[in-house]
Amino acid sequence: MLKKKLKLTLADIARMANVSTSTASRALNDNPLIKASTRERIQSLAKANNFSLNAAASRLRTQRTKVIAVILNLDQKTEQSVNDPFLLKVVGDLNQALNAQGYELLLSNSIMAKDNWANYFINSQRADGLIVIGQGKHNDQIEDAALSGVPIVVWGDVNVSTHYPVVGSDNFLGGIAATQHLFSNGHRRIMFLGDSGHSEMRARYEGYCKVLQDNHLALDSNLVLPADITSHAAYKAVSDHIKANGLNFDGIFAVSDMMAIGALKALKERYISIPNDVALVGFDDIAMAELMHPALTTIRQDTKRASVVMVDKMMSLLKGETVDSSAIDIKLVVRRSSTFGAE
Amino acid sequence: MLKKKLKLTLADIARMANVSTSTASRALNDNPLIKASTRERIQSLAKANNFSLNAAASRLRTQRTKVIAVILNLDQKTEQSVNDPFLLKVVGDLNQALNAQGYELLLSNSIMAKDNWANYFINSQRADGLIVIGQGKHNDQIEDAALSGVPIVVWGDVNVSTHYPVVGSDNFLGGIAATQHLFSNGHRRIMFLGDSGHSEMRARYEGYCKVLQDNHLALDSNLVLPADITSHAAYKAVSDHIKANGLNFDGIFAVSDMMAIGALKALKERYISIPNDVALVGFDDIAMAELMHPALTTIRQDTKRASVVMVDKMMSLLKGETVDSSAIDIKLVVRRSSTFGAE
DNA sequence: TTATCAAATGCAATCGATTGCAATTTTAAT
DNA sequence: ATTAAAATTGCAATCGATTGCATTTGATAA
Repeated sequence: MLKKKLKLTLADIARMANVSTSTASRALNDNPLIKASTRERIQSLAKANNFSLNAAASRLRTQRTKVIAVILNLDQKTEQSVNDPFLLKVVGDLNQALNAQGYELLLSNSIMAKDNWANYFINSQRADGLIVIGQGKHNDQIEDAALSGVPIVVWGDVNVSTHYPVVGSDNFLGGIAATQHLFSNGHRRIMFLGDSGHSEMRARYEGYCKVLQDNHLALDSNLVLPADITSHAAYKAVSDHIKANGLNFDGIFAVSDMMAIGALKALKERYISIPNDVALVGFDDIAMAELMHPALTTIRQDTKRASVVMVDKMMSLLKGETVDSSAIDIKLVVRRSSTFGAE
Repeated sequence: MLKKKLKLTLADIARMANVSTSTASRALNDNPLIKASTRERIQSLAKANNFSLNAAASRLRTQRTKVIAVILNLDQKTEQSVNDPFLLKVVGDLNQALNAQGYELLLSNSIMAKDNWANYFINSQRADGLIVIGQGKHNDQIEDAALSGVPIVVWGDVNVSTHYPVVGSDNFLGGIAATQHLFSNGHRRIMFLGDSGHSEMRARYEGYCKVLQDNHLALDSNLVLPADITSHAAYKAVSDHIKANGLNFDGIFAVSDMMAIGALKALKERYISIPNDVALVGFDDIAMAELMHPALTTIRQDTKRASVVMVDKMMSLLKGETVDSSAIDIKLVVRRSSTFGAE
């Protein structure tokens, strides 16, 4: 176990290179004020000595951290856990997008970062901006932060009128696409599975209603099943429904793949054939979707693209520019859970 | 949009409270040197004014960041993507465990943090320690960091002789449990599906071999299928195997649930009944496992517990204590993919 | 009242890098 | 050779909190 007691500082490097700390600092930051040859000399000296600028000092001086905090805004009650694969996928994609811009990702969740986000993350100089995943049902915290002038971008429902830019899929269109697909394939008793209290889900619900209406189908409230965004809740809701009503539907539009998977299980347990007896469409297109049997038809959310867009918006905000919301296109991915024939 | 131009500093708060900055500082850090009443007065003053200590300054002065960097050590080639649900689950659990100790989690991956970890994260005062998820195949970077005296804890194979503490499941026992379970249920032609070049997987493989040997079964190399740790690779490997050899096996031990799911799909497509024709056991117990149809028998890795252990070890390392590796118990979770009868 | 000790608070140096401005060197032009 | 202009480099103040040590205040006892 080697132990270097001495921690090198910029001053040390400067001394070794026979220049002032100003020059050394500029050289390491690739400042063109410094002659190219000197710059290179100092940089390689730094590399050779395994030196790297002290971020704390630099942040203190420059008042910028080059860090973005990503907050998983979980509904504490709902227990849409920290382990929800869709959310974590977004985190992974954001990490890539941020790194590409030279920023780092500080991970947090609303359960930990209790109170005042602006305060905790920004005033304290822990991060330069916030990206919040999920508006949840109570977006007061987000509002507060935004109102206090913090650079903040949110993943959620684009149509929620707000003081901050939101990036999200076009959920209304998604709802339409999913429902229309089921309708086009001849299904007339289509169940909506999800919590329409949650704003993104509500938009999907509205898409669902729109299609029914456009096709002169009555909205049967018996076929609207509220359930939390977890497979387990979905499983239970569908099971209970069948127990109580029998199989009075021939299609399901679930507002997330996890929920669709829960529904799938409930159906299979009863030997209900998919898609023959009931066709199933999910939302998200998580990795798992195509691996289900039958593979899950779903509405793909392009999280990679969304992440890049969110980060771009954040960069603009940091430059002081004004930024508004934007919706990311969704795409119907047809697989076996809703169609016979083609794989 | 309110904009507070003035950023409060500790000095401001001190002034408002009619005390020195020393006192203010101590008060906000709950230092018992300061009279309880004064402490409270200052604390509520801070809260009322929405003040929070500047982390950059504090870190610079104290030389501690209260941040741990978590590095997803991905095999670039294998493309076990940033989106692997198991890895991300660990990240989520680590986040909780760290927060519980008052630490924050800086997320990184080996693709971004290219070179010198010690340098980039520690010397630069970006974090106090590193937690690395996955040893991958090339653990030189980890070795280097450990040798240079960085507090580092790794999730991986406990038996890899190293200079750093490793926390991991008991993979050998896991391999035994999985294989033995299949054997006990009457299966004699058991396939091993996974990459035994990867050290954790190798331990599982050794458990597999042990059971075969103990039961006087010959090891048939035709039934050892190397494949990367992705569902897709597993799907392909199993499909190809069947194409080439027909159904010459009656059980599969897959080294990860994702791979098991890939295998499942390959089998179902050929209308091979599970568990009647082929019994299937996975590894990890990701959320999805029990939602598969049939639900997946698997070896559960207790990531929650593992995360707590890793964080504990990290805390010890930060105190300068010596720490060694430890294995986390695994548990066989029996579900329908390997048994008839009970659910 | 005074001495003694403990409790509470303040002084001032310090952590390490950045940057406006001043100083110096180099280059180009006459 | 002289000088103006351009290119490099250095000086020193600054970011905001922490902490060893000194000092003041308060309490207790003689």
